Amino acid sequence: MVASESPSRQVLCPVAAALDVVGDRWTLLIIRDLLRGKSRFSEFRQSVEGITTTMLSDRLKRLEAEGIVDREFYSEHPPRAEYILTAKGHGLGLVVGALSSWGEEHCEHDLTLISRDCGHHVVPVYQCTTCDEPVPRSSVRIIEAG
Amino acid sequence: MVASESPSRQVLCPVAAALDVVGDRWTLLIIRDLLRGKSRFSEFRQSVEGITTTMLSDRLKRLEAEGIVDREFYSEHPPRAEYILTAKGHGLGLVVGALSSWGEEHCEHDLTLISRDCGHHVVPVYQCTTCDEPVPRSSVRIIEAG
DNA sequence: AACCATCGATTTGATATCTAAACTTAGTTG
DNA sequence: CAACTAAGTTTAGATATCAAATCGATGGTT
Repeated sequence: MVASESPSRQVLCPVAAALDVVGDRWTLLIIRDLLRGKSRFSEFRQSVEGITTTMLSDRLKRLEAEGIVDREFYSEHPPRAEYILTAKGHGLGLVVGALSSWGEEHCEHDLTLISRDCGHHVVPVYQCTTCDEPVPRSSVRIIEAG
Repeated sequence: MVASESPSRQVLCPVAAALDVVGDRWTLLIIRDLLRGKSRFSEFRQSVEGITTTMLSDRLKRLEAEGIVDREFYSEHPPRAEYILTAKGHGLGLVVGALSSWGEEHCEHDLTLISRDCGHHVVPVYQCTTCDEPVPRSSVRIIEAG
């Protein structure tokens, strides 16, 4: 089940809440490709490894319903849409980046993360929003919000 | 299907490679709780929202097979194991953190990320491995590795 | 010794989800 | 006008997941 929790079951953890939306086999691959500038059904069909048209159609609908993409029609007859990431959708860039970084380190691959500015390799790290200092991964805790 | 791609299908993208391992409904929730210090079957059963024993048992096996957790027996008869994150498993902390951060911003929740050092709220950001400077999310690209 | 509880699962039958492949609709190209 | 493309939908069958019961080993209780 994706993005369709029963309203009775409260999800108090933001990780669980996020995974209710993107915690399946396909959603984050579609978002990866949206981040790479793809926008059309046929592009995702080609670039999302092994996805079926049924799944792609379904996931794009869910993403629109969640406010992660906007569907914009560039033709009315026949209906032809392109999918654009919203700000909420762009926020998932770091999730995809963190997966990419882990995949680079621990799996077989062919791609890598770079900065468009300096051209160097980048990695995700934690940063304190108050001190603006980097925080080592081992210091980070998930706690109940006050 | 998790963590069991056919050997014929090459996964060249590290995001896809990572999602082959952790791209399902439960794995990252188990890793979240391993990061919070839980280690036993019965603990995960209580803390992973809505997981069945079947799924938990299966996912722990996969995680061990992938080298993400070590299974250590603290009793031989009956066999009683606890599950400890490997270095590879700890590497998924930033994936969980990025999901948490996104969930905090965009979903209902009750928890938050803080630094154990300064006690402040932290977020994941990109950093250049060469310049040691933060890199804005919008500057980061996935490209073919040279 | 008989009974109950706990832990870490496995088994079973029902249900939900996903897949592959064919089909649809409307416009476009040769 | 036949073939092709884009963006899906439909259908039937395979696969994954679920809830609930069960299991085996041990420890505690009466």
